[in-house]
Amino acid sequence: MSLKHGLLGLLTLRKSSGYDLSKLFQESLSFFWVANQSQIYRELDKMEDLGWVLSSKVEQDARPNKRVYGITKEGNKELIRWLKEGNAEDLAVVRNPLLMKLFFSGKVDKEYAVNLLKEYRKICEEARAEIAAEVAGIGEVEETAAKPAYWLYATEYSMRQYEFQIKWIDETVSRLEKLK
Amino acid sequence: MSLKHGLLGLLTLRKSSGYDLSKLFQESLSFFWVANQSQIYRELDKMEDLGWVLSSKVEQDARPNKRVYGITKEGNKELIRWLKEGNAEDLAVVRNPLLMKLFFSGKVDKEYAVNLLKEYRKICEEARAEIAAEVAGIGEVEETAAKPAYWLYATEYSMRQYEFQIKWIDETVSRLEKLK
DNA sequence: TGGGTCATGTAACCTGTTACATGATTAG
DNA sequence: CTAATCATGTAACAGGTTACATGACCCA
Repeated sequence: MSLKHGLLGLLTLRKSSGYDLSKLFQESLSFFWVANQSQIYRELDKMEDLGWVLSSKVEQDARPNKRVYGITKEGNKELIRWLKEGNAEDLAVVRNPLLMKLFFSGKVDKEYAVNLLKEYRKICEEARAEIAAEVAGIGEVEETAAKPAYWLYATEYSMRQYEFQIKWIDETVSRLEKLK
Repeated sequence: MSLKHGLLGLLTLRKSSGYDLSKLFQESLSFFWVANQSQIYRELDKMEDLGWVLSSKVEQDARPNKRVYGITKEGNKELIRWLKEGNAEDLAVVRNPLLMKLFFSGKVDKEYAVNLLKEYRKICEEARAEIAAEVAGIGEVEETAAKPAYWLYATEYSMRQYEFQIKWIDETVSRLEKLK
């Protein structure tokens, strides 16, 4: 249920086309949500049916015509409702393909598991560095009761997640490599 | 792509019905993969079309008849192929609904975010305790080059994930509560 | 001048969720 | 005795992925 609400959230900032939203997603939310471009179009369609957004066609000559979406009063209400709703269990659903593969790795030589972990480690490293750079680029962030820095808390989460994963990989790999 | 392969993995242990597999999933893999019962039936169907499993009808009188699945040679080959394939990027796709909600929480009073985090914390606590109990129940695990204890590495991951989340929640909540 | 990328989307497919059905057995 | 749970699934819908289409513009 989060993609629609993510789109609503972005649309509170400004009116946007599906294409814009796809970019915005990638720029601002991608370290905790990967949004598929074509899915965004479909979701916007449904959201219009629900009355959460309204679109208008904009003719362009150098580029394909586009459809620009704006959030409605209903959409705002729905966003607030979702934010206020307490549904922690739903949010806690896990699905970790890395662990799934690792779990069954007893069927193949351990080098395959080691390689996979090392590859994964690289990705974590890169992601961690990227987030760190982004945070550094922002500098000091002010936090007040009226405007907590939620963005910062989310990045803090991601940073630590990558760090714990890297540590776990290092330990697991060396554990595997020591085995005789 | 992991559900099918998880099912293949379980089917290397013993022949099972869809129902059995659903239980097995919940008992052994649920802390890193939530599998939906009805989805399992559909996947088994497709896996039979692919030639990865073979089913036979078993008539029962006290209970509904069932269909028991066994893994084929093709299925085994596919499982091995999947285990050997290096696809770390695919495994790294993130989607975190908790962070999505937190990110937009500036639209509502901060108490809602605090509540959500506290609820979520409870769930982490419970899950952590459950895994700890399970690990303790197993006792010493032997690890050899021929049989690394992958199960243990996966639980170790989950334990640490819950721990880091709990720590992050505590810090974030107190940060939020201090704001004036 | 030919191959990438920008800017816009559509169509088809695959994966996950929710709701329902049925008859037996167990718990309170 | 009645409600829950076991043991088996099916059907419909919602959400996510992959592949493709089109015309302009930009780089080598």
